[in-house]
Amino acid sequence: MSKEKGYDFAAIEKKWQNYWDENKTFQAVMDHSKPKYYPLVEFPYPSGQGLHVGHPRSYTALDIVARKRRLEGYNVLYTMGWDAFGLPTENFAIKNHIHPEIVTKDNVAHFKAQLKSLGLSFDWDREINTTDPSYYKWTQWIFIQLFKKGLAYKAKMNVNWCTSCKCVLANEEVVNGVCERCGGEVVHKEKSQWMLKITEYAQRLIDDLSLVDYFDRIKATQINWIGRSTGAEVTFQTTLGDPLTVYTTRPDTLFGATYMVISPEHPLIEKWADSIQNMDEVRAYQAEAAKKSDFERTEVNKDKTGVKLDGVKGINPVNDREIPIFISDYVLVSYGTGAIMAVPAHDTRDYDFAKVFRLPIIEVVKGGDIEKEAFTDCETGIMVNSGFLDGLSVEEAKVKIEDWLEETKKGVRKVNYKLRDWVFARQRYWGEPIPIVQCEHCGYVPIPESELPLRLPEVESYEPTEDGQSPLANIESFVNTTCPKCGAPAKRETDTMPQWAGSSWYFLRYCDPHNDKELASKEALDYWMPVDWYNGGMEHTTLHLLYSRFWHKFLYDIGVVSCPEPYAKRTSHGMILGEDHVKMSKSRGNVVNPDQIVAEYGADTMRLYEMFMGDFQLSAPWNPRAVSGCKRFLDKVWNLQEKVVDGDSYRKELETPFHQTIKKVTEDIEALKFNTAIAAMMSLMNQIAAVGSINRAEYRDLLILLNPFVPHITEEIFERQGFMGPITSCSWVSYDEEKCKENTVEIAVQVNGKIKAKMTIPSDMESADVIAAAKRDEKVASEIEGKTVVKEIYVKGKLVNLVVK
RNA sequence: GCGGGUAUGGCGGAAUUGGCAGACGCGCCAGACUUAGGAUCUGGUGUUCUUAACGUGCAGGUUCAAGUCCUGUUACCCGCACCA
Repeated sequence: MSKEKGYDFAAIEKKWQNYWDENKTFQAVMDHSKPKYYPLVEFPYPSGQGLHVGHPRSYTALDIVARKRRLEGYNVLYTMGWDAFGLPTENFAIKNHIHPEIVTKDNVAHFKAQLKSLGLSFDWDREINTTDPSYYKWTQWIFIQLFKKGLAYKAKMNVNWCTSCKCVLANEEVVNGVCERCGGEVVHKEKSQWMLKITEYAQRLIDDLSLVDYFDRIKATQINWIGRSTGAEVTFQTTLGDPLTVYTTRPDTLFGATYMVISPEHPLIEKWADSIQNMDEVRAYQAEAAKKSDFERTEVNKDKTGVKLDGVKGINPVNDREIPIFISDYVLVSYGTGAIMAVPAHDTRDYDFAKVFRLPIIEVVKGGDIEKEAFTDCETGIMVNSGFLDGLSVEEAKVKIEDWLEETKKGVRKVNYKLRDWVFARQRYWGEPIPIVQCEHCGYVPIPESELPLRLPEVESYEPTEDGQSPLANIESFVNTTCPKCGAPAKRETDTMPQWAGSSWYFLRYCDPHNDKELASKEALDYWMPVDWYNGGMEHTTLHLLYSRFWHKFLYDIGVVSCPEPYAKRTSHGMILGEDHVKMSKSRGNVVNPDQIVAEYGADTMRLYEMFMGDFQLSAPWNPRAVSGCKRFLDKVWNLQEKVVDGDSYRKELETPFHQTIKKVTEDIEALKFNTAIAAMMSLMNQIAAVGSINRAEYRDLLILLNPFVPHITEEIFERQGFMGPITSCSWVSYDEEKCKENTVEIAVQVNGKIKAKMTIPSDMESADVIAAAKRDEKVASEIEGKTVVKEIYVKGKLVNLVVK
């Protein structure tokens, strides 16, 4: 039931949405006579809940950009699709005994209807769906190329295992020690997994950020995640004869190493098992560490624990001193060499450990108070107790010791990254099958490309198995095959790819979505790529955004694409919060349904409000009452139809406001400042209302200016007024810089920085004249009377300040 | 602990290079038109002891002039977190 009056938005919006569909208004066709523009928004996961009000914030923003660009004469590619593989669909399918394909189809239909109701200018002929075999054929194809280049490999390793999804997770998917998706407990498990060697691209993923225009915070987050550090690998001999290599960023403190620590999973422990006298204690500690969840293991301020290995010692290469070796879970097996030299005087963790185990603490950098705490400063300290390093600064010492290590072959300079290789397999049904066969004779063999796509088989049950295998493992007709190389009986890989696979290259498919010969034609890729402007959520910065940059770089290396980076520009929108200023969630009951807003106020109001509610980059709470303010504005625009007078140019009193507003809107859209662009148009509307009428030229331009924001109402009025339309085939309005200037300005007059008067002057008045006029002002004159003016300042068009004594 | 962000009226938020703090919208107050108003229109609306003073988380500083620059500090939000 609508309580709002005003124009009939429901009929108008339906009418124009049909018009755009029937006329394929937004169809993107390659046209070398026009400059191309490729704005991109993250395609959604079509969940059962339907569209969230957060989705349209991003979609509308780039829709505004896309519509403006078209009016400016660009050939625009703006598209939508579905990132439809994933666990929620699978879980829903299991629970309700419906095939995931059908669940996906229903969800997509619902999402699509919701998006269409918003009047977004997508080219729906290019719609893609990652679960479509004609799409995942190419996801599999890329995997095979990665395999051929040695970037996809299978390895037995310690992985994150979600106990609830019964599935492995990538490092990026473990959040606060629990599963990002379901919140289930994550434990470590030794498993043989397909991995992608993203680490091989770590340096380029950092370096090439200089080629792109991303928000600084996005770059910073990615650099931080990749986590580059420089230092040295140093090899310690041990009393059992096996060398033990450690990684350190502080080789300068080598003389201060008083013990060593290796991770509980370190392979040397097994090798040394017979020589270690307290092996029972060691095994007990290992078992304890393995049992701990990620959450427990990374708990902050946890007391240091460990076990000393009896029967083996390390030998410090710099002074041949024998030092004890411990195992402790504060050393991670997956970073560096899984072993460290401990310098308690200059590392807070080693310091804590040394205190617990009463180990010697030797100061080698002077400047702190190691009785109280570790001294970790690298800027000010001077080397002491360090033989040939004594007296040097930390920086000098680093260079000297690294040279020494390399000369004596006791160590090498080394760069390390926190980034890990990408665990690229999931033990679930609803994902892309990995197109690999395991043959007893030939090992892992990719299936021939002519057999792609390797389709998901029909199964009875999608339930993951208790033993950690994919449901596909139970389908004998799928598993049993022959080796593509030697023809012998062989078995298919039964794990599927993670959710992030399909989204790692989808922007390429949009360029040529129906191609069945290649993932996209070279011509289409060369024409449309790179994406000119990509907007999406901050939460994807270390997931999708990093993964897709990696895939794109790989495709660049093998000659599929011609640009080294996929996205020229990346921005992020803030979250839309509930009315109570916290994240919308079902349990809080603060979720706003976009359908309801569209039904009650119309898509144009919905679009306008989401763009007006605040700074696009920051989170903003939903205010149901403020929505009606946007509707009121549109009603005023509509009602202007009764106040139209003749006229083929701006009337004098509206000329400057029009030019100023056009300039502001034109610039603000580019700067993501939709809120102030809308404020400027509301302001212009108020000035028109004050005049009491609008002439045809003014109305026409106002409608074009508003069109990218509110496309339906503006097209309707345009048509009713008999302007040459539709607006989608018009040109963007232009402004004249000269005409943005006011003839007269009001300036403030200050005395000693305090405002005493205001005066209106011609904007081109000379400085001396302005100051003279200011002094003549009655109020000002009385303020300065009997005092000396020591300084006179005139800021053109702003203010006069007289400094008096 | 590390990295990033935010702080301005009753509310959402504006404010190039430092230059009239509070644009625009919501809400609120008053009036008009009305049988009616949760519609529409008009005017008003930072605070106070209103010839003026005080006001952008807090404390200092620089400057003729600071929301904006500098130093220190607090609170909240987001990401990472025993990465040697």
